[in-house]
Formats: sequence, C-alpha cells, structure tokens
Amino acid sequence: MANLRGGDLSRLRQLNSLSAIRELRRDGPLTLSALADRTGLSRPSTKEVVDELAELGWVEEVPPSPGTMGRPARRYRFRADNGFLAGVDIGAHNVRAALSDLDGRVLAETRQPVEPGTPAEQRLAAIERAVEGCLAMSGKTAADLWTVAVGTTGVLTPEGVVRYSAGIPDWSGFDLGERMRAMFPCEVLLENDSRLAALAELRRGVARGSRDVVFLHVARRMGAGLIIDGKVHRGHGAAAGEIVMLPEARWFDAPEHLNSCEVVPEGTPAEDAAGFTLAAARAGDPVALAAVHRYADDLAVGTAAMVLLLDPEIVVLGGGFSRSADVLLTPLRDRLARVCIRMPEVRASTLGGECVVLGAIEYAADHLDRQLFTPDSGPELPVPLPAGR
Amino acid sequence: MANLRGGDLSRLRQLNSLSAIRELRRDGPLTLSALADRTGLSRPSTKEVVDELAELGWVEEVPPSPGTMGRPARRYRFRADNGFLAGVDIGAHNVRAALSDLDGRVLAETRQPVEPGTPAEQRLAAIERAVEGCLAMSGKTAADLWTVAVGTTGVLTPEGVVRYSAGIPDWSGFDLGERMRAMFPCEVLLENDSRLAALAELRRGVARGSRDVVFLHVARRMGAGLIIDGKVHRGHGAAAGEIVMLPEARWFDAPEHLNSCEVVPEGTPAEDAAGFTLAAARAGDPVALAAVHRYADDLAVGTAAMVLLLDPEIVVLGGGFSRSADVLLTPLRDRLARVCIRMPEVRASTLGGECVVLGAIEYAADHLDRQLFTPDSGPELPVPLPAGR
DNA sequence: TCTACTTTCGAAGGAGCCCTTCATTAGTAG
DNA sequence: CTACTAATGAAGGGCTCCTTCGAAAGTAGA
Repeated sequence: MANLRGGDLSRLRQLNSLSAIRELRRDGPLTLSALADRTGLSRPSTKEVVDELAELGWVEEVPPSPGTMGRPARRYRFRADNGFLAGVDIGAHNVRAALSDLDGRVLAETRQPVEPGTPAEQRLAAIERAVEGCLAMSGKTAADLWTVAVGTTGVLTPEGVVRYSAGIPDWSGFDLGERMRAMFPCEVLLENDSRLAALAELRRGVARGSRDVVFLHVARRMGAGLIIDGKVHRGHGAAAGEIVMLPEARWFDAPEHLNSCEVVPEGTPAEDAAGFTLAAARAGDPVALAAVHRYADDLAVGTAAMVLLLDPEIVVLGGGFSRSADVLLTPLRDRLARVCIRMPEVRASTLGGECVVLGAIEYAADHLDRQLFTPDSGPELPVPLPAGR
Repeated sequence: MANLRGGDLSRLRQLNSLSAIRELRRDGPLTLSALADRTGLSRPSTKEVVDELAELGWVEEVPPSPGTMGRPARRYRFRADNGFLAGVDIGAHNVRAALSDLDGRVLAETRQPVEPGTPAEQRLAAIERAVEGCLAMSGKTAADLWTVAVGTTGVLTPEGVVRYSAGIPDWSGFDLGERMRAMFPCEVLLENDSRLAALAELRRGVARGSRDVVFLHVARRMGAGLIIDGKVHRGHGAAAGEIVMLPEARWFDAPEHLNSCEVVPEGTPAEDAAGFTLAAARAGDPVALAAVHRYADDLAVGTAAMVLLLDPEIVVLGGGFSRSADVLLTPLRDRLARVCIRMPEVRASTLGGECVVLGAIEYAADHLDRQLFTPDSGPELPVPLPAGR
C-alpha cells in the first residue's frame, strides 16, 4: 500500500523494467513474445524495455532455441552472474559459508570446524576463511560480493550486537555487526540462525508455499524461527522466537531427557549422548523410548504454545535431532493434537546441515529483491553495477 | 512486491488517482497545489486527476478557505459519505454496533443486551436491531452499507463458522458467516473479537504507531489478539491467539483467583465477583491483593510466552479487567521482566467497551483500502458507486 | 530444391499522460 | 485605488505505450 505511488512516465518505465526483470529472473531465458505476455506489455514496448536493460547490464541475449516453428525468437536472460551473494552460518561447532549468484544458485560451499570455546577472534578468522574458500573455489573475489548474510546462534540486537548466546560462551556482548561490516566490502545482514533456517525451509524445503511456518531447531540447544505472512518475523528487538527462555514451556531442559538416558555409554562426549538415545529408541529399546517420549512431552509444550498462538500451516522439525524424526514426529504429533484447536502439518526438515547457510543466501537474495522492487527505496533502476564488473 | 506491476498509461493514471484519493482521505480538504505537492504531480495533471475523480463521485469541491493571500484556491475533499461501514461486536452479554463513513468516522453506536444463554436466533435478531438502530439514528438504510465487519467471541473457521465458543454455549457450530451474509446486502467480514480489539488499539488506542502488538483480552474469559507487521494476524485456520487453550500457559483458570477470593460477598453473581476482588485490592486489602498477585502470576505466564515468541513493541491490557489496570500492571510488568529478553511496553487500553466495534470499523475500512489500493484485485478505479446513491 | 506455413522482427503512425511556461484572474494589504 | 500574492487555465512539447503492417528467418512437406 505504501509502495503504491504514481508519478511521471519514467516511473511507468521503471515499473515495467522491474516487471521484466522479475519475470526473467523467475523463469530463466524468455523470448520477447513470452516476456510481453507475462508483463502485459506490447511486443515493441517490451523490446524497448529489454534493450534498455541490456544496455545497463541487467539482461543479456542468449542464442535462440532451435527446433521451433517460425522465425527464431531472440531470447534474453537475467544476468545473475553480475554479482554474488554469500551466506554464513556461525555455529558452536562449525562455521559454514556458501556463495551464490544473484538468483540464489549455490556455486560453492565450505565448512570450518570450531569449538564452542574457540575465542571470538579465531571464530572471525574461520568466517573469513570459509568465505574466502567459497570465493576461491568459484574464481571470484570479495569485490564480486553484493551482499553477505550472516546467521549466528544466539540473540542479536537489531544493530547486530550479540545480546546473549548459550552455545558460544564468549559471543555475548560481541559486536558481530561491526566486525562483519569491517570484514566485507559490501552490505552485511545479520540474523538469528533459526530464523534463517526457517526461511530456507520456506523457500527450498518442506514448507514451500506456506505463509505461516513454525520452525523448530531441535538439537542440544533448542530454538525456533517464525515465518509470518511469508516473511521472517524478527520482532521489534530482533528477539522473536525465544520461547526457550520460558520455564513453563519446558524447552530449556528438554534435551536432558536424551542426554542422561541410561542407554548412553559411560564416557560418551556430551555432544554425542543424545544420538545414542535416539538410535536406541529407533531400535526399540524401551528405556530409550521412554526418554524420547519424555522429551517429546516437553518439546510439545513449547511447540503447542507456538501453534496455538500463530496457527501456522506447518511445523518443521529441524536441527540435529531431526535426523531422528522417525522416532520424534509421531509422539510430537500426538501431543500437539491433544491441545491444538487446528492441527498443523508437522514434518521433518530435509535440508540437513546446510539449512542455515541456504537460508542466509535466501535472505540476501530477498534483500536484493526488496531493493529492486520497493519503488520508494533502494537503488533506482539505472543502478550502478558494482565495481567488480 | 506482488502488487507492483507496470502496464500502459491508463495504469499510471490509476496510480495517480489512487494517490490523490489517499492524500485527500488522510488530510481532509486540500487545495490543488497542496495535493500536487503531496502526490508529486504537476498542478495541471493534478487538476485533471481531480476532475476525473469528481466526475466519478469520489471527490467533491468545497468552498475555498477565506483569509488567504492571493487568489483563493479551490479545495476538494474525499466524499467519505459515499458509503458507510458497520462494525458489530457479538459478545456474551452485549451486542454492539457502530456505523461510520468511509473514513471510519463514527456516526452512531448502539448496544443490545443479551445473555450468554440467549439462543442464537435471538442473538441474530439483536444484531439486526443493533445495526438498524445505527442506520436509523443516522438516517441511512442498509443499501448505504458498503461493508459490515463482525467480531465475535469464540474461534471461527476461515469460512465464518463458529468453531468453538466458551462464552456463548449454543454458538459453537453456528454458521455465522452464512447468516450475516444473508442479513446484509453488502460485503460481510468476520473476525475474532480480540483481534479486532487489537486493531482498534493499533489505530486509535495506546498501540498507535507500533508494528508488533500483543493485545490481552483480560476478563472473565481470557483471549489474545496479535498485530504482526502492522496487520491483524489470523493464522492459517483463523485460530491464532488461542494460547488460553494451553494448560501450561495458566490462562484458562487464571480468573478463578479473582472470582473465588474470600472478599467477594456471598451470593454475588459470577460476573461481578472479580470486580469486588479488584476493588478490594485497590483499597489495600491484603487478601485481595494476594489474589490479584496470584492472578498476575498466571496472566504473566501466557503473556511471557507471547512476548518471548513475538518480541512485540507493546503489550496492551484490554478487556473488562483493564479498568483495574492500576492494580494489575505493576505485578504483570514485574513478572514479565523476570523472563523476557527484551521487555516491551505494557500499557492499559483506554478505549473501553467500544474497543471491538471500533476495531471492526477499522477492519472494514482496511478492507476498502485494500480494494482500492491493491492494483491487481478489487475494484478498478472507475468503481460503480453502490446503489444507495 | 522449392513452396507453403509459422512466428518473429522492425518501422511507422497515433493516442494518452505528464511536464513546463505564461498570460490572466481573484483575492488581500495598504 | 494600487500593489502584491497565489491560483487558474490554455498552449506547446516530450515520453511511453499501442496497433498495424510488410519483411525476414526459420521448419515441414512435396
């Protein structure tokens, strides 16, 4: 509503140009006629728009597709390789990065192992290595980056300072935003990792096509990310989704049921304990099953709070434990069905460990979209192409 | 983003016409020059747009304002009296209605007392009387209505069937949507009452200017309404906000602390009991204060779940008990501060009993806005004026 | 190889919308 | 009554889009 303004004729041209860009981005190379159909413009006008976009570098002609009737149509594509996006996932045990083109097609991925106790400065170095690795693998440089989106465990302030992090001890109070902006010569976006994972599920995972999604990050630490009305919900202080902090929601201590189960062998490292319990439950061990059910009981309380409040279409079970979704989903569904007014779909994530990185890429791509398609802010269409080209 | 499309020149005119309508609606009568400034158009173009709108009946010339320098400027206003909106609040004890013009200015309000046990058919008759009363008071007829927005206690399906209602026994399963559409010869919108109250607070109450709002309906029955990103959040099945159904959130039985306090005189009707406790607490009675604190304890649990999940700017305390906000706000704030990561503002509603009706009016006005300002749906600008005129 | 058919291309002519400019008009101030 | 102010209304011009048409560049079939 607010982005609806009239203006002079150049504005109409701008709208039509953006319309053309959007269609070309969405559906790959298109002929002029196809593009004219989609934009609603006449063919001659479409031609003019495309010529202008080609001159600006946004669009490029590709060879006509052979084997069609009639005179071969010229085809055009969006130059998604004009710039590149990076996604970063700062976890307690891994730092991951991915590089994509402007359409979000992933070109490279890297992983740098770290420890929860790794000092912040070394963690920063790992971030830089992870991104540099992606750039090197793809033959790009930092100058080719348009946007870097960073996801991290913990709660951030809107400005990008780590407000609180249970998973990384010396992360709290760290001004991640400042350091990331110093590290990359382009725009930097910061978000909570669960929210980015939720976005990844919305765009590339099991939540595709939904408007309202609850994403459960189910692992040694619990978290949640919300998609509301198709958008990541941050909250006014960027602290949304932290139901784990409410004792009555029974999330904080829930993983203990799995960690302290007696099927876990003596001397198992803390991070592996839950895996034993889940594996034993899958094999039918009654003690392990009981622990898993106690876990599901607690998981369901906080989840039910979210479902009752938001009435989402789908609840996505993600995070490390989602590999054991087969033993978790049924008890979780049972318990939710008891209290929920309208039972949502409950499904396990299929994206795996790259979830957050993919979400970061999507987040960066969204940012570009917003810049392009929000008329009253961001770059006007004759946008100066970044230095890299 | 989706409502951003180019098109031919008439589309530009449409955008500029809508822009003019919006400015005229927002800021009352405007001169041509003032309107040109706001829309960004030149004066001659603005004139043409306004002439067209005047011909269609959307806009009307008013006498120039005297006492200005220079040649007097012609002034125009949006004809908000082209059509009318009605808001209805179906409660357990009252049916309220209000009538407003297209700008949401309230012209008349009525109230019809009912009982929780009033049969559905009689409740419907009360609704009709309430609306007819408003129309009669304003000298209008049902044909003048463009939109009726109805708020009711209970959970609705997206189609308008009452899914569940704790406050009105025979309301469950009732096809309210069908009956309302049969009653009024115009568009009918249905919503939950707490959500409409939240909208009223957002537009006319203490939550003005916020993007994310949690509205607490605090009365003999508890409810909640959420505003997310400036919009009423319904959820996929129109069942959002029903945290009261979760036992762990401790909302369902919370009012019992106030009802069963020993300061309540014997034989007090159930609906008045809590009032005694709250009054006694305000007077300093220690027993009543203890009951109020137990109540606040429970209220805070469900509220904290909402605040942690959504991180709103403001929590609005509304509903019948909000008259006693002076004894409730402080304990509620204290308890929230203990668990919340970022403490929101917590304030009492100031709108009183008309809250839901006003929210319904706003909801109907929003609907009109959406129709007008969403280019790809709703009436194109040369909209046929309704039969009434 | 040639012809018929299909589809696109490119140019020309025309209409709609907006802009700027400027002389004119209708008030107020002194 | 005159000077000043600000809006009015008409004229002329530019940009963007549309429709229409003959020409062009392929495929399919004889």
